[in-house]
Amino acid sequence: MFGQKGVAAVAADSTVYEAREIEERWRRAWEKQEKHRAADKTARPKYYCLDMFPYPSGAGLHVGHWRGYVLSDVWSRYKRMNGYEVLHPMGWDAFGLPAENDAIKKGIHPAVGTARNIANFKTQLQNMGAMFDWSRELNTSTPEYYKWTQWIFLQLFDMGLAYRKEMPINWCPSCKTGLANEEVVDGGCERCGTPVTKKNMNQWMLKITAYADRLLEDLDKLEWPEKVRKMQANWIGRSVGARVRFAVPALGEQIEVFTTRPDTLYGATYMVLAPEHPLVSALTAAGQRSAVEQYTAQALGKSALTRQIQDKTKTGVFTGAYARNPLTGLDIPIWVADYVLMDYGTGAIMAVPAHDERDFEFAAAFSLPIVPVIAPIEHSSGSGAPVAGELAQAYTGPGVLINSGVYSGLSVDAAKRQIVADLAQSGMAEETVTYKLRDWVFARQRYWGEPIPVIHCDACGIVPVPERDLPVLLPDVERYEPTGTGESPLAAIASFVNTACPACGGPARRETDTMPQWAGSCWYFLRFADPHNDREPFARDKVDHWLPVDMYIGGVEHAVLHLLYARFFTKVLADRGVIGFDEPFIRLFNQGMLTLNGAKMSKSKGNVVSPEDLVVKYGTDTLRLYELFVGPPEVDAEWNPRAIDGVHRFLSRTYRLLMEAAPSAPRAESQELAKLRHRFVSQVTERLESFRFNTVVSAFMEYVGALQSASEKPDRAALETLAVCIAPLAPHLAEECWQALGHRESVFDTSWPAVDERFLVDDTVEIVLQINGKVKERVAIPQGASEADVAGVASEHARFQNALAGRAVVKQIYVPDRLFNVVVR
RNA sequence: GCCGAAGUGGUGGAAUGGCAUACACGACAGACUUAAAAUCUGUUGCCCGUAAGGGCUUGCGGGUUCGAGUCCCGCCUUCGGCACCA
Repeated sequence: MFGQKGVAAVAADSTVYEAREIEERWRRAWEKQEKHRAADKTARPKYYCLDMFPYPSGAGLHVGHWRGYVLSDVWSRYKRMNGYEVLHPMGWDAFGLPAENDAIKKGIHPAVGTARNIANFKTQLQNMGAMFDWSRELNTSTPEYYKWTQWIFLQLFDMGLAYRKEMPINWCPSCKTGLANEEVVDGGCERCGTPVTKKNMNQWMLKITAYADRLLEDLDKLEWPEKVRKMQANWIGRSVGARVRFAVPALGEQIEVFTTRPDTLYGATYMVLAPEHPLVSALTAAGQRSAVEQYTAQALGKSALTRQIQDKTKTGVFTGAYARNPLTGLDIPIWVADYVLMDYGTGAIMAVPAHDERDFEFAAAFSLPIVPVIAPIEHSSGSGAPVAGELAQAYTGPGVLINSGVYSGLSVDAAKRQIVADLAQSGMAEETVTYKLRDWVFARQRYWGEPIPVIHCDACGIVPVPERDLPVLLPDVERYEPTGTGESPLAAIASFVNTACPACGGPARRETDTMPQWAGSCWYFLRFADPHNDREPFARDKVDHWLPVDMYIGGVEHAVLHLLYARFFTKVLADRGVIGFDEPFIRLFNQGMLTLNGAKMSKSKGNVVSPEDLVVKYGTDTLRLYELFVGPPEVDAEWNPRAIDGVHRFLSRTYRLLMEAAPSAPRAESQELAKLRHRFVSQVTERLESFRFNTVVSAFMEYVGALQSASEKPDRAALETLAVCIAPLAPHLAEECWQALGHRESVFDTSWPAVDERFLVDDTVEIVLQINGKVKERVAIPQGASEADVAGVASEHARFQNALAGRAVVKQIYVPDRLFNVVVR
């Protein structure tokens, strides 16, 4: 059935482990058998194990990339052997800037370069021997796929979640092109190093902030690493506080601020507006105008990097205007300073230098008054309350209000509520929630991406492309270089741009911006459920059957961006009623990086280890096993070029043991080997379940060692169990040995061995005799012996007794089958 | 600055509060070999001692416990994330 003759011939010939020959033969057999196709309809429960699909770069895969794919494959095969129908697909995140930049550099069309890279990646992944279901392969840059990416955009547009806004974007003046945030490295352009400036442009935005609360709350539903959930929570940055309005009586204006500390309102001694704040110009007094204009011009000229990261020295200028503190009724000066950011809160703050570190620094620099209004608890009673001159730094801790009129004496928490409630009476404040999360800039002025499917009509405005007209094809053109005007290269293609308005039929222009690289990866996991559907993005029953993803494996570098965007799309589609779940990934596992010489492997650093040479030298199974053995899967690990020899030696030993013993293995299983076997299965299962793959490999090494040094020849059960258990890790070797053991069906159609608990207990156990917690003696006693029995045994051991001589016994601790500890004085 | 993770032999690492250093790499010694490679066997935490044996040891300092690599408190170092978010 699986090429029996070939197997038999090889098995009879030799017990030398010829990995390459075995692996190629089984890979072909499995391929022919379509062994890795996931069936949509089956009696088995489904299990969806997904890798973060790769961006097919020109550099190819190195051993670091293998790590995650090996983990997911081991896990998929293990789940299959536990009775699940496993969906383990693979595809290509094929739109994106590297392909486009490469194309510009080399003059090769991005579609051509991408196709070549995909072919290379696919060969590499197939070499790995992973059970990917290639019949579901997808590519985000094909019209068959991006038609539905565009369809999803139309749903977002229809739901009011996609909108246009004037936004400053990153701009490289040398390359004359807009850049994605991820292409700005240390304030400079990734390609040429030129400092990035801002350019104001009309942008497509997605209203991800509308989902901020749900994205935050639903993190609790997920079995994700704590670290990633925290990173997402911090990124969303929910902050509960109040909006408070300060009147500017001289101008009849109001300034609204956001604060999380309304309790400190009595300590607000000045206000600050961001340089971009719309009221700056109106508020500025004549005498201050030139100073303010000079300052704002200078602040706006700074890049975000210099303004927010590199230089935190406080600068600012007085506007000459005053606002009235709504509680104290006192007028306080209004300043402009770039430490206040326009795009958070309201772009204006009330400054409480006594209780905010940034305000303190600013007040100190410009000699503004610092009035303490919170006293730490220990100072609240008596006369020890701090006075202004004593403060060396801002106090941000808990405490009790002072210098705050009727509110003095209240706790911070009580005052927050009370002050907002009182101001709300006169409409001067209300409670509110603010997020750090911003709406998502969803447009790129680039060629190699999904065209945004809308049409601009002078008469009708923005009109979505009708669904029947999808996909809006990316035109196949000779020139895809940036135009230099800040427009997409598509804008220069008249045949693409000029079209008819779907609403009125009049002349209209297509949107020429494309979607960012993240767009395709926001929903590819859904498409795998029904990858060839040409009538809809996926059939409802299929997507609801396979999804959500049970196990998602990939690098931690996507902790926020991709994983947040994908969760957002999933919730939108759930709200739209096209899927029946609102979280895409139940369980997430982040594999650690592989380093060489302490650095992340990368082609530019020249420290990549290529899997090809290793596969040729040792075989795929050896490399797979070494990727697991290198260390705990979630921890970064240094590649040790020599350590792989040990793993290869182990597999050769295993192969030889199985092949030599197979023909004459006894049927009957001895007590000794049965114990060894059940203990081994129990250990391997437990370690697999808890993702401790490095220790899984150790368990195999110990078992094989024990079988080799056992007093009897290994029986059939011992050999079969070994072959079955190692199958998820070293699938080719396992299948070969399984056939040699006389089986006609695949090892992956057998089930994972069960453990009989009775074999896990020993008749005699070794326990330690301790004095004051120090081990003095080890003795063998019958399992389950009583404390009295053990004390009796202990009394017969001279060394133990000598150590006890002349000392008073305080107490004895007995842990059955483990230890006996005598505490003496 | 804030948040998080991690510090165990020469190296990668193992250890539900109960025998620290499993498993492997490397090193050393031996077997096989004309020799080498491969393979196999043995030794290998540190200190004192010829030995028997003894002492010490999980970044540092305290604590809880009969007993701590593991739990608690305070530090140090390294790495990662966020970073003027009011």
